[in-house]
Amino acid sequence: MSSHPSSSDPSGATSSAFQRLHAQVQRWVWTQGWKELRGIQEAAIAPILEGTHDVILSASTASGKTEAAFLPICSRLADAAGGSVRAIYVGPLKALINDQFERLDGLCTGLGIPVHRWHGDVSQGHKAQLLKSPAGILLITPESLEALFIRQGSSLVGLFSGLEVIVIDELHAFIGTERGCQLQSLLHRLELTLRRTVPRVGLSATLGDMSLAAEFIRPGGGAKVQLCNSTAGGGELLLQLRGYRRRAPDARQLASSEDDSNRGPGGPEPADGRPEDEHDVGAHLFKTLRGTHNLVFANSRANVELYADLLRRMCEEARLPNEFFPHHGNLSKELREEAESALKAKQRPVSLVCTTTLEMGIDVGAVQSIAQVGVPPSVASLRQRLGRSGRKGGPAVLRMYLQEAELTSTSPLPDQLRVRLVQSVAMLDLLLTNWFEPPASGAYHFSTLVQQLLSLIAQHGGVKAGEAFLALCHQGPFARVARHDFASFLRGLGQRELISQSSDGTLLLGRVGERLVNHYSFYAAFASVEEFRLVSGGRTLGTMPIDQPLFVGTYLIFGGRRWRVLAVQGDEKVVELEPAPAGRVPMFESTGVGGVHDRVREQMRSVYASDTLPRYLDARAQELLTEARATFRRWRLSERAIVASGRQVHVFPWAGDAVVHTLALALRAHGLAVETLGPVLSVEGQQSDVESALRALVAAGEPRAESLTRYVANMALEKHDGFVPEELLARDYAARYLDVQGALRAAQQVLQ
DNA sequence: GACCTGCTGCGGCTTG
Repeated sequence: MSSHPSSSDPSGATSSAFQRLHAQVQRWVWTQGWKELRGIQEAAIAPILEGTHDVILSASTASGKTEAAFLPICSRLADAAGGSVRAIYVGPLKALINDQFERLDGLCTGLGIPVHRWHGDVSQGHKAQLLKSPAGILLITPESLEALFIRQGSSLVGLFSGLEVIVIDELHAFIGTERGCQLQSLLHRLELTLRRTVPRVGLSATLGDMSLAAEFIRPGGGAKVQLCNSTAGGGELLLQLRGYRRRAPDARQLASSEDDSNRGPGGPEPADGRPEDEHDVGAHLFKTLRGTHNLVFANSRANVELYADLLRRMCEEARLPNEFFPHHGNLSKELREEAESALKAKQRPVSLVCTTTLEMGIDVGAVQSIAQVGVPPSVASLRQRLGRSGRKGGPAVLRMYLQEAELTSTSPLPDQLRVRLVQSVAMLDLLLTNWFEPPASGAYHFSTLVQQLLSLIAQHGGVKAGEAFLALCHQGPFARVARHDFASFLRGLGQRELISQSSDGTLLLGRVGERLVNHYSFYAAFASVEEFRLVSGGRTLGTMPIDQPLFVGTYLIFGGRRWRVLAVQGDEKVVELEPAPAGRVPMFESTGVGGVHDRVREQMRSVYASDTLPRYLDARAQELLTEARATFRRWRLSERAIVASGRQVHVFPWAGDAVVHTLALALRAHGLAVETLGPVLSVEGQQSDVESALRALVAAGEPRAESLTRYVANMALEKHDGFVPEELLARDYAARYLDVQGALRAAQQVLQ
């Protein structure tokens, strides 16, 4: 909560909307020293007080969205009786719930509204107390809400009989995900249990397509959702993209060879084998960020560790206290919180090197600048990262670091085209025009349907198939699943013993289903991997995937420091570490399916075809872009989309990953060996083979997309996909990751 | 060529 309101409306705190707040709430606003309410807070009062419509409040981080929702909500709850929970707040993070608990407690104490939090770290005692005398506001995670349905199914009505509103925070973190689908289902099931609708309030960072968000919070009724947007525009942006030339690949392979980790104390660079380019990027980061507060987004956990270690050693060499700390999902809560509070305190210079962990949610205060090392995963994510800088009226500062291969006579065409650099330029262009990707849509979420069906059975002790279809599919979040598909879905679950059917047709939990539901891991809609716990001197540093080969004597970089493995306790899944002078960056498990949007690839084509050099490029980046454009022209790629080079044929559909992936499967279906690198498909063979395969694709018209999934190695990507019948899984995969119509259009254009 | 999120009951122990 900020004590510096920025609204320009001088009548804010005495406006007619403000006058509608409960007298005690008005008093609380005054005691905060606020001179006026912010725009979003003002706008939210009327629709939330009315309590007849769903509402979305969207505004940038730290704009007072929580207060915007809860000033009117608390005004309504101030004189409400106990006996039932009156408002539910659903948040995606335990840390966020703890934050909001502290903030709301101040407002609610004076109003006599009890505030309860409920998540995995909350004691049984507190939970029992709420169950005994339910009242006020409940702050909860989707997983704990799931647990309530399964474990307290019969007391749900009593708990929530007087429920007036449901608040969903960080809406954008839920839209298009399994977890978001789970939440939609739980909220719908709650309304079915209460036999009435309960108005929903969604809080979100600014969203591109508000209709998607509206449809998310009220499936089937998005048009009636009231939208409150903050009008605050983006401030000034200072931007630089820096290019680096990577050493030739074979030189790099030598440098990172096997015995690297046993080389002992690291000498001056690059003697311990790090490629020169990472060191150059690190040196510039060190020089520019040292002495101030910054966030460095490094894309992968391995890169976070690499740069955190590199920057820490640069501090040591300069005889400075360390200013650079890593932050990612495998680091222990303690290490992460230490890093966050060091940055937030601003008592000494601190920069955090992070993955997506600091994109949202946790408040680390204002930072001087943002660094992005490597291609950002999406324009939307880049925008979110940029939102972390330039809060106090000053300009936002973004530095991007891009490494491109040093070319040799044998460099493949995609390398010569420097697709990473060009993609980054394209994404910056789109960012500057205020475009960003909409959230994913189109998935069937069968994995979450498995979870929700089992949960529904557990809640009621048993359920008729027809009732389950009505509750989950017909008007629920799985509306795209038709009745006959639901029937084959149920047969599949029956065969796999997740469910069984009693003589009167009631669905019950089967042997396997019983086991699943009775384990606490069932409450989450997403899967998790088994991991080792890394410990040193009795302190937990974090976790590592269990398939990582860790044995006594292995050197490791973790938490931005260097370690040697002292002992591995396989039974307890604990690895003991001691500080060491040498180390190597570990591999983390990864499961990526890309998702570059059509629009980004179209923009890339424009970047290649253009002659102007963006002013934000440094000299090296200009040089690299000029080389890339020369290659583009030499191969006449503005006139043709298919070229032969040596024994390979390259196809340029200039479309997003769904189209590229679909074309790759279609070519594979014709027996061709295909590899993709970013926007380019590289095919072994003759150009005539590729052309006739594409012609066959076009002539066949729109093939059933699912038939192409025969060439996908593994379609079971979500938690319970292993229980879903193959045919349905194929349909879900096609809906998520393929674009048949786009691929047909692209094939026609390539053949022209 | 990736990233992140979440979690209960109960047995066995100590302590008042």
